[in-house]
Order: sequence, then structure tokens, then C-alpha cells
Amino acid sequence: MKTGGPQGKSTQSNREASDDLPADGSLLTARGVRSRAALLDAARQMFRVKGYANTTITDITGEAGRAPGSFYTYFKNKEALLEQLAEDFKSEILFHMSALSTREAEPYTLIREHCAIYWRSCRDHSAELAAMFQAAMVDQHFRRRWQEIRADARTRIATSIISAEKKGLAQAPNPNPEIMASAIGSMMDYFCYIWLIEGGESDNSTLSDDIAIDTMARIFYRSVFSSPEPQP
Amino acid sequence: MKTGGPQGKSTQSNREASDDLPADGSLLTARGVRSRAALLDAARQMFRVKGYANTTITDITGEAGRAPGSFYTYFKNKEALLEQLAEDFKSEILFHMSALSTREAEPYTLIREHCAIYWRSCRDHSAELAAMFQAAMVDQHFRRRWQEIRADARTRIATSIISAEKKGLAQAPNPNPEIMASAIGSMMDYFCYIWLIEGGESDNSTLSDDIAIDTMARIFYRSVFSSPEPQP
Amino acid sequence: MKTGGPQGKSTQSNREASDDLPADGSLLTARGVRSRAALLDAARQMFRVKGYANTTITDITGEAGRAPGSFYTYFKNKEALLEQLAEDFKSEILFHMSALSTREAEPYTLIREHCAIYWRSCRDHSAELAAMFQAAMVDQHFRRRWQEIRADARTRIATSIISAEKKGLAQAPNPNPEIMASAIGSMMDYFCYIWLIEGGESDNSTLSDDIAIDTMARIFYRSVFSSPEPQP
Amino acid sequence: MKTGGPQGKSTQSNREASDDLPADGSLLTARGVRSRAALLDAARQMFRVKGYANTTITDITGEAGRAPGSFYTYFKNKEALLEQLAEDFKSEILFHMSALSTREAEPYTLIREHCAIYWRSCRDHSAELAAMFQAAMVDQHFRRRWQEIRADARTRIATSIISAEKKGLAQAPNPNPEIMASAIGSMMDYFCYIWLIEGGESDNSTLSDDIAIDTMARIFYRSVFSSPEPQP
DNA sequence: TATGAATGAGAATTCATTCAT
DNA sequence: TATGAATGAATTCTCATTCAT
Repeated sequence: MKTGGPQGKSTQSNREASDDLPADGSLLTARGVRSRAALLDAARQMFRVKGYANTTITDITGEAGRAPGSFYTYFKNKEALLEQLAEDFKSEILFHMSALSTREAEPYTLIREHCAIYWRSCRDHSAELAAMFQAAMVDQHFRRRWQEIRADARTRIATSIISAEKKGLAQAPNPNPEIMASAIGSMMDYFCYIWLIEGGESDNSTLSDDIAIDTMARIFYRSVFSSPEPQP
Repeated sequence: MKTGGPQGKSTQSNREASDDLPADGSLLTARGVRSRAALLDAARQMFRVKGYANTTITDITGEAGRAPGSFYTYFKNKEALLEQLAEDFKSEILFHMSALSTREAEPYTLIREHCAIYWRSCRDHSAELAAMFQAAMVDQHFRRRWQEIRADARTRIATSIISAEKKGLAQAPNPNPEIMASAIGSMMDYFCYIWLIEGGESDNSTLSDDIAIDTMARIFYRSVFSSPEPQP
Repeated sequence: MKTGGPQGKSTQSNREASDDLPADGSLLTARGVRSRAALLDAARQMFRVKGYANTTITDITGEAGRAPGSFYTYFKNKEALLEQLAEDFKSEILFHMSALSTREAEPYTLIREHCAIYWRSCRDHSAELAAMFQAAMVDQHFRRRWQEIRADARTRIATSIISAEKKGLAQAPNPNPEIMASAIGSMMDYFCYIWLIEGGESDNSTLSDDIAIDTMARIFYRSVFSSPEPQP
Repeated sequence: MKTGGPQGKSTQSNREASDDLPADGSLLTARGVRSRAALLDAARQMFRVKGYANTTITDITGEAGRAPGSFYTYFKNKEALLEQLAEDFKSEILFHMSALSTREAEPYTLIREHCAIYWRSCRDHSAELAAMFQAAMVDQHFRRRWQEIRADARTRIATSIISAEKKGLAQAPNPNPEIMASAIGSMMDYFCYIWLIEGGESDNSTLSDDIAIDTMARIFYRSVFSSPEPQP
């Protein structure tokens, strides 16, 4: 089993240093607030179109109609900006997810809802998804961040598996719910990436939200529960 | 009377042309074969350690104990080198997979074998997997290449689904086997990436080949077939 | 549903596009205007001293007292800079020449004026002349540019020949005024190059403007007209 | 008046050093003689097609079907090879020219013959002409070599002018036959270059030997002699 | 705050030349 | 002699980041 994984650009990974610049836009004038938002918007736009690695600071400021230097008024560097987006992305996805967990319902309904929330979050934050996914492969720091998001999802899935087993609804007992959850989570992550970021398996394919969610939900449900999912 | 005259910058006229350099190492002396292999090895090593994007030509030649310029004796650029690795990766994975398809066996056995072949291929070509995965997110060309590999896997999975339906072994009919196959393929791809390249979900986790393969196989099988998989 | 996805290497997609950078210095701040001019001056200086091909970007920025990267704030590459110089050179030479053509005067006077304008233009733009002459031999693009300048001159000369023939002032009819004009134009081009760029036929020869212009004018005139040119 | 002129690549101009390698192919085995000739041929071919500066050692050895290293068995570098070609070109042109000078004939006949010899020499040595012309603009050493060839031609032309004046056949006395000769020589050089190397003034023009020679001869003659040239 | 010019540290690439075989 | 792999210096170009205005 591997232990290392890609190490991230050595030159760029020193993002520990606490270098001022409040993470949120507090303490800014109205004008400043507007500029900061414009830059974040522009960045999301560019990340979607060119991907994270291929987007330069100049791309972002250009898209935002600002001068290159202005970027550094609001962010220490591209990583800091993504950190910002990642933070928002994470809280939002966690927020929606946590809303789910308290509810009582049929297992399939819950699972489908879980998948729906995830799909919609990714769809509405495709820029963040693209950027995180890509940055995680190249940068130590974002690998962790991405791991955190995945870890949360994994825990929920694992919980769902264990609970099914406890209720005697599960398939033949799984030796390792965590690994199972890892695989189901991987399916959801990459399936969303492929269809929401890359535009599908070939260059002009299309997929409705419903079918996408159904597909993920079925695989998730069937992998865990022994009785067939209810037919609509 | 002459008509041509000097043809303008050689730089410009060559850029389009198919710039020779036999893709395989044919036509090389023994020494050349050795150097070429050393560079490929070094590249794999670096791709594994630093990732594709973060690896420079100098990293590769340095690791191979060669001078920077020597790289270009064998490859046009980093992309060409990866193309080489990708080609080998693809043919090998296809080769092993195609060996499978002709065989007659229990569905679960076949599916487990499918997953085993995929897992082992990725394990034995982790550098290629890492590089392809990353390059596909950043480079048009390798997106296609990666799509090709995925497409092959997807077709096999879809075929398996359709065949199960025909035999009446499937779960409630899937409206869209292709999308289902896309999701199952995504699961396998990213699960392999996470565990073989990134070293698992957290930084020091471990996973035996058997469990990894079992996990993927169960999800695949259960997503398609209605009867439980045979217990070992 | 998204269709695009990250568009592959920015490097590759930009290469084709028309890479902005306004050809003139419009849109620049005062400081920018100064730097741009400094680079153009430095380039002219270096082209004169080392020739076009032997001048590197670093030579130019060094001479201008700027950092290498600054070059690219103003020009896409060395060719773009020369293009700029060429454009100015061309318009200026055409401008002066066109002023001439409308005037009514003795044939010899006109021809002498033609030669004088050409000589002085070349003298005042020796860097451009040197660079164009050399680049035209090595680069497709500048061959065309140079052809354009030559073509204009050739047309004027040919017109002058034809008009002389019509007026019955010409020598024995020339079968081909265009070819004649090509030869006369060649004489002027290379004569200017030799004396203005290379410093004459041997290494320390000298030539006054008057004699240079006289010489060209006489050859031009005598090649076309039958009566001797007026003695001063 | 300029004094310097382009200085040639500093790195490459140390061609003074007497570094073995007999200039001609003496002392070579039969095989060696063949290889040397193949390289010279290949070089001429490439100089014609790509120009001198754009031709690399590898181009030459490739065209000759030899390995790059073999080049250095016969020549110290590209300059040394051109030196060789230049030497041959020069002796041949001088040889043909000198054949001319001893003869007694009508002035126009002599001048036409002069132009014919020059045109044919250039036509039959277009590679050398192209290379010399281009190298002279970039390299100190070849500037001199080219000056030598030009100087010889210039002297002949000047002699012809002076002789015409002595015989009372000349136009209004030329204050400076040397400068006149420089201009006529320039005309011949560049006219030949344009039509024999660049393929004419535009990209598909054509010119018969006869018209080319006539054109040069008339300009030469008319610039010097007062009576019209004899009609054919 | 905003601007955009300036910087300079890399990275890729080319190619003349050397050298072991 | 011939080969072709190896070298490394030289060059172009990009872009994150700084800084004077």
C-alpha cells in the first residue's frame, strides 16, 4: 500500500504562515467588498472554464475587470482564494447534509436525499468542485481539505451501513463498512466530477438531475440493503 | 528559374510536422535503449512522488542521472513521454481485460475477476494512473486518452448489466445501463486512485488487495444482480 | 448540465489566438510609454551593432536597463518588435515618397528627389533597414513585409519608365519595365545597405549624402532616359 | 556614415584558430572523399532550401545520410564548411571573369558578357550565393570574404568606366568611378539574389536568363556610355 | 484601494560539439 | 572512419508577486 502520494509543489505549499488578510471580507469598505466578490466570482468562472491549474492570477483579475495587483489586496495568493471557496463549499455541503441526518424516513428515501443533496451541491458549486478536485491532486494542503470533505461524507455513509446492519436490513455483513463507504463516496465524487465538470463521458452527452441522482442512489442502496429499493 | 528560396524560420515550419522520434524505442542502440528506459523509469518515479504537473523535465533527467538535453533525444516533451506511458498502460489493461471477456463463469466470479484485474493493473502502474488522472484534468489531449480507457471499461460493465437483465438475473430494470456503468466505473477509478496513489483516505491507512477487490466487486455485483453474491 | 469542462492547457489554446498587446503604445501610462520607447530604442541600437539575428531579448532589455521579463509587457517576441519598427519604417518611407509623386518637375529632378528621399529614409532608419534586410532572408513573414516595401518602390520606378517612354524621352524601348525597375530598386536597396549599414565597401570608407544620392540618381536616370542629365 | 556594422556572433567568430583539417579533401581515403562530398552537397541543398542561418549541422548530416558526429571529421564547424564553398565560388567566379578581361570587343558586348558570366555563376552556385549573402550580414568573417568577391567585381566595373572615359565614350565625367562601380555591383548582386534565390519579386514570378542578363547589361552600359547600346 | 509596470526566478527547448564504442 | 548518445550552455518565455504612483 502506498503511503506518500503526490507531494505538492514545494515552492507553493507554505500556506501555513499566518499572513494577515482576514479570511472573510470583514473590515472592508463597500468598494472593497465589491472588488473581493468580483474576484471570487471571476475565479469561479475561470476555474470552471480552464480548470484550477491553468488559471492564472491575471486570468482572474482580467475576468473581474481589475488590475493584477488588486488581487493581493484581498488574497495572499491563488491558494488563499481557493481556500476561501473551499471553506464556503465545505460549510454549505455540511450544512445541507446535517439537515438530512436528523430526519426519520425510509432508508431509500434518505439515501436518495443524501445523493440529491450532494449532486445539487456539486452542481451549484461546480467551480469549487473542479478546483478542489484538481488542487487536491497537486497540493498537499488541498489534499487535506478535500479529505475532510470526503471524510464527512464517508462517515455518514458508514453510519448508514452500520445502522442497516443493526436493523438486520443489510446484505451479507460487510467486514469493513469504512472501506465500503470509501468506495461509495468515491463513486459519488467522481461521477459528479465527470458529469458536472467534464460534461459527461464523451463530449456531448447529457444527463438530467433525476437520472444522475437515481443512479447514485441505487448503487448506494443496493450495495448496502438486501431488499430491493421501492419502485416509484 | 528558382521558385522557392529560403523557407523562413525552421522553428515555425517544424512545429506542425509530426516530429519523428519513434514512439517505441526501436532504432536505438543498446545504450540508447538503456537511457530511454532510465528516463521512463525516472519519470514514473517522479510522477508517483510529485505528481505529473509538478514534475519538471529536469526532475526526470536528474532522477535518471542524465543531462537535461538528453531528454529530447527520446521524447519531444513531457506530454510525449506520458503518451508513451499511457499507451502501454492502455494496451496492458485492455489486454488483461479482454482475456477475461471470453471466459464462461459465475457472474460474481467474473465481476470479481474484472475488479481484480483492474486493481492489479492500477497497482502495478500507479505512476501511469496518477499521471493520467491528473493530466486528464488539465490537458485536452489526455482527457481524451483517459476517456478512451474509461470507455472500454464502461462498455464491459454495461454489457454485463444488459446480459444480466436478459437472463432475468438483474435487479429492477435499469433505465440506463450506460449511466449505471459510468457510475460503477467512476467508483473503481477513483477508489483505485485514492488507495493506490494517495495512500488511502487518511495519511497512513492500509488496505489489502483482497479487501479492495472484494469491496469493488460487491458494489458492482449488488448494483446489478438481484440475488446475493455467493459467500466465500 | 454542463458541457464544457476545463479546456486543456492554456498554453496550447492561447498560442493561436491574436495575442492582444496593442501594436502602438496606446493604453499605456506615461511610465509605460517611456519603457516601451526605451525598449524600441535599445532594440534599434542592438540591431545596428550586432544585427537582427544576433540580438537576443536579453541584449535588448539589458541595453534598455530593464529586466528580461519586462520585454513581454510590450511585445509578444522579437518578431513583434521588429514588426512594429517595420510598420513605422514602411509608413514613413511611403509617406515621403507619396509626397513626391504629385509634383511636376524635370525628370532628373524628380528622380534625384526620389533617390534622396530613399537614401535619407534609410539613413535615418538604419536599424530598421538592417533588421528588415536580414530578417527577410531568414523569416517568411518579414520576407513578405520587405517585398511590400520593395514593391511600392518598384511600382514608382516602373511608372517613371513607362511615362518616359510615352513622352518619347526613353532610351531604346525596354521590353520589360517591371524587370528594369526591379534591377534599379535592387541597386538602391543594396547600395544603401552597404554604405549605411556596413559602412561601405571596405572598413573605413566614407560617402557623403550628396555623392550617394547623385550616384543612384544618375544610374536610375541614365538607364531610362536618352538625353543626358542636366549638369549642375 | 556608419563605421561598425553588425559584429557577428561573438561566440562564433573565432574562426582564426588554425585547427588542422586540410581545407580541401586531400589525405582522405576514397570513402572519406565520398563522405566529404556528400556533406558539401547536402549543405548546398539545405542552404538553398532553408537558408544558411536556418540550416543546422543535423540538417546537413541528415540530408547527407550521415550521423551528426561525422560532420566534424571533415569540417570544424558550419563556418568552415561555408568557407570551403565560398573559396570554390570565389575562384570560379574570378576564373570566368578573368577569362573575359583579356578579350578585345565592343564595349556593350564586353559588358553583356560580364553580366552573363556573373548571372550564370550565381545561378549555378545559388547555394553559395544564398549562404554568402546571408552569412555576410551576420558574421564578421564572411563579411570580409564577400567584400573580397565584391571588390573584384567593383574593380572591373571601375576599370571599364575609366577606360570609357579615356576613350571619350563616357557620359558626363563621373566624379567617382569607384562609387559608381559600387552601385552597379550592388545592383547585380541583389538582382541576382532576388531572382535566383528568392524566386523573384513576388512568389511566382519567372525570368529567363536572357532577359535577366539584358537588364543588368543595359543598366550597366547606359550608366557609363553616352551612345546607345547597339540594337540586336 | 486601485493600478499596471517591473521584477526575476524558473521551466522548456535547441543545438553545436564531444566522445565512447 | 562512422556512429549516435550525451552534454550543457544559451535562449525564450511565463507568471506570481512587489511596488511606486
